[in-house]
Amino acid sequence: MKRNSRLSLALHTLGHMVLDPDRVRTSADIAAHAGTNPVVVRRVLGRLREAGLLTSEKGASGGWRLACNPNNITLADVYLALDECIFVTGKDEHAPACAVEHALHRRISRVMTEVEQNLVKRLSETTISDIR
Amino acid sequence: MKRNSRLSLALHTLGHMVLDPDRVRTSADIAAHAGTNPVVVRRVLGRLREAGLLTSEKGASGGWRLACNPNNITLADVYLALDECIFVTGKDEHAPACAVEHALHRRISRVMTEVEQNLVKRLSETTISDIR
DNA sequence: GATTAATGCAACAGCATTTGTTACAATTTG
DNA sequence: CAAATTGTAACAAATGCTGTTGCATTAATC
Repeated sequence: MKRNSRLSLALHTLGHMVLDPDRVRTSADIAAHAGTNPVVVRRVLGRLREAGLLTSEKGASGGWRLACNPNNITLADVYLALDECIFVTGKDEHAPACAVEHALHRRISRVMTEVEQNLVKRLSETTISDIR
Repeated sequence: MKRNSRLSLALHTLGHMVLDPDRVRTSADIAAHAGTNPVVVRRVLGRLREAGLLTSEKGASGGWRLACNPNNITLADVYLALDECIFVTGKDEHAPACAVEHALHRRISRVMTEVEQNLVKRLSETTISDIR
């Protein structure tokens, strides 16, 4: 796999859950279907649980389930739950002393913010029930 | 530095060139100002030369110069010259056998393509002369 | 209660990508 | 010829993501 496989894994799993909502799935089942490792599945789906999109149950006959109506879960919810930063965050900014650098940063930040908002808006127009 | 520093380095350098277009700059000068290595500068600016935005001259008193009117160089030109793929390209697609995966890929690809186009459109609204 | 099956989590290995560095050939000026 | 500069290849270092192992915890079942 490569970058952004978290979003793919998350949406792929949710897509299947929509088709058969009553079935409880173990990390091992999901991992086998997605061609990855159960721990990776727990890592990714754990984010979705924190965001209230999934629930998990420990112990025998435990596993993963949708936490709410799939019509209320949009692709944007999943994207935001994963905290993906497709764009440069600029977390390592060192207070640019150079005026050009400063002006540049303002311009680019504004564009990136707008484009990110556009992305989220587009993603929010599709629910996971629409994936079929 | 970190990821996407190529775009920053490129725009930062172009921004300074606009302010003093007659000055020829060596990779060493540029690298010292940007806090990086001359070879890195050549790597990045080389892309801009291939795209026709800069020229370089070898030998003593050689260096880098703008290749055209800065009013004609937009941020989108620079972004595209660097071949940055902010979005998932999906080059490693393995012909998804799973129907859910397939439907998902179509949806996401469409959104990503639209958002990428939006990004380029926004970037094309600013020239490097506007950075000040 | 013991066993079994599952999540949660930490730690680390492996791999890919990006950046930084060194070295050297080729080119241009003086 | 000497000095300065780009071009490029090769490699080291750092970073981030994925995969893996191990183990504690929890819940169902016998």
